[in-house]
Amino acid sequence: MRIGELAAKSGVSVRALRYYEEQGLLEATRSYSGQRHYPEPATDRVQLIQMLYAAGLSSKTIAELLPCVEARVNTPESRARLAAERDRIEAQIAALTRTRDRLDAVIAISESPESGCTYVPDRDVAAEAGHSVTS
Amino acid sequence: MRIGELAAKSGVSVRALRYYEEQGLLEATRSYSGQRHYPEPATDRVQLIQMLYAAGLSSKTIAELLPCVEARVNTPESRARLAAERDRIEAQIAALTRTRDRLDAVIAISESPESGCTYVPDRDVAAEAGHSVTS
DNA sequence: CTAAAACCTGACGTTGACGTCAGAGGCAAG
DNA sequence: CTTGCCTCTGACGTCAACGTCAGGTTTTAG
Repeated sequence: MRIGELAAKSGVSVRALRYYEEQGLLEATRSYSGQRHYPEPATDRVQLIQMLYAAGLSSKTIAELLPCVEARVNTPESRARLAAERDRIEAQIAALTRTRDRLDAVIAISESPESGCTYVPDRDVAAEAGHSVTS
Repeated sequence: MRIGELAAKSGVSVRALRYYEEQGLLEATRSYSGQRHYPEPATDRVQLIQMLYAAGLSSKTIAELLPCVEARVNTPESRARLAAERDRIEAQIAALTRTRDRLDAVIAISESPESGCTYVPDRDVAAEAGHSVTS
């Protein structure tokens, strides 16, 4: 599989795949002319990389974790690294949950203005926002 | 309260506070000589701003949401905006939860080398990733 | 009164994960 | 053979949320 196909399959850009290689996250065999070739499982690997990026990990951290996840490297250090990142993610989940709850509370108040809404906007505000932004 | 004190109380830098003002997230009265002065509640507001930044919202989005949260602006558009961001955060929580579970699975395997340390198919991990997502 | 500390306004620097463009080569089809 | 798409390697551009420095004013402590 060449880079364009992998990009299409895994849903990332060609540029991103080259970047991953540059960061040591993804390897490819090269044809004689220098073109990259990937095996099928590369699709999964790229999606895992995206998953970790989405969790806020840096390239460097991902590069350290990938061997533990894919190649099953198992040392005290790798286990500590995994646990540390797990905890970081858990803390992030907790923070996001608090933020979500806060927004939920605001939404609840918005939807039942009778119960404790201290300030109701006048017509001008609502009238001025005539066009929809529904996305 | 001047900017230095607010920075100390809310745990962000002076530069960040000026940046928030520039982005329309935080207002301050000015003394004759031009120095910023903040009321006490500004501390809470700054922490709310930080909370939303941590949830991955941009300055622009925060600027749109803050009136809804603090001033209780309540229009169909503001409610939709709030709900949309709430959903975004919820989706992010779900993604992070999946990532955490994946790491947990890897950690579990690492810690019990007896049960197939050298190679465990991804199937096990994938099958286990279908847990609840705190909705 | 003076010196230090805090504050002001620009304005350039930083970082990470790419986007984008330039110029050159590679590959199956007509 | 040539057309057209894919790929290659640099290398500069981007964007956001600040960091940091410069040069000048204001406030505070002694």
